[in-house]
Amino acid sequence: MPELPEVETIANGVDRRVRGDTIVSAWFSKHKEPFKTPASTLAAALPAHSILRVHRVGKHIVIDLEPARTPRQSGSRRNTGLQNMQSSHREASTPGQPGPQSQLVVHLGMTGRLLVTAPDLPEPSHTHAVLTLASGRELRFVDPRRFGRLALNTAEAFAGPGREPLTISSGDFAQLFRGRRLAIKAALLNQSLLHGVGNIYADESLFRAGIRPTRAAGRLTRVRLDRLLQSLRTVLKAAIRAGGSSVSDYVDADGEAGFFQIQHRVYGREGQPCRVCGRPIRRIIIGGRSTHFCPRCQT
DNA sequence: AGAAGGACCTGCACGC
DNA sequence: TGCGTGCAGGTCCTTC
Repeated sequence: MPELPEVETIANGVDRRVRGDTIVSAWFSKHKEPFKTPASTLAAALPAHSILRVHRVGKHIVIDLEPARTPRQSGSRRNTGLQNMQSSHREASTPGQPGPQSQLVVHLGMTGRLLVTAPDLPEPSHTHAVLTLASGRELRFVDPRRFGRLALNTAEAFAGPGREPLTISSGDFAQLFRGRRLAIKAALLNQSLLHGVGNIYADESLFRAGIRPTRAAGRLTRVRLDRLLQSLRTVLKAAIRAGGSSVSDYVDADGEAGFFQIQHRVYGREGQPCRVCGRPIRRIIIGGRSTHFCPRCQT
């Protein structure tokens, strides 16, 4: 489940591999487009653009593009039966009118993967987009559950739906929750407040801060909110450090290699003893999501 | 407007 | 063995 640390790790790995490369052609599956921007628009806009850099904003991977100086014409992609059956939009590819800057914004959803591969590597099922690069490699978007999204951004730089947990000030953090009566767990998952935090790190940071996930967000004291922000940062940074070591395997080959997980203290440990006090970890539903906490350590 | 709940979607674990 | 069921959860949409 890609949350902030996973997305950051993936973005960094992709950046190392494709920065400076040029998109030669773009292919999109027509199988019920999982894209915010229509595939035909993407197919027309992306070719003949160079990749300036790849970075993370919230849970989004942002690929900064600029018009290539020496545009190359689209080559044809493989002509396997499968490709033909799926049919493609590449016939419509006319190099897009370059803005001063444009961005391909990728959201991985739950099961999305961005792979940088040699073109002859077998294409995984559920491949929804393939960008062929001038270096000969391919940037592939694979997403079995199709919760992922691709979008073209030509307006101002993509800033994400909310605030960055790693850089927000403690004052602004407290301000986010003022007057809100929903559970702090649900508030942490609200991407328009704070973006990048998902179910796992929400549970883990609440445990480390000693806060019960059902507490109304707007009624937590400033001291407890400060502790929460600190815990959140500690957990996210530890996970980023841990993920960095395996990212090259992850994006390079088949994407099967998982991330080195930080040891969960509550997430997925229902019924098992709390690592601090020994009481069984409880699991409840908040905002439709599994929520794990220690009934003794979190108040 | 804020909050809550369901829909989307597929793979997998589980129970019978 | 094989089938049905439930669960996973990020985001969008509808409803209250």
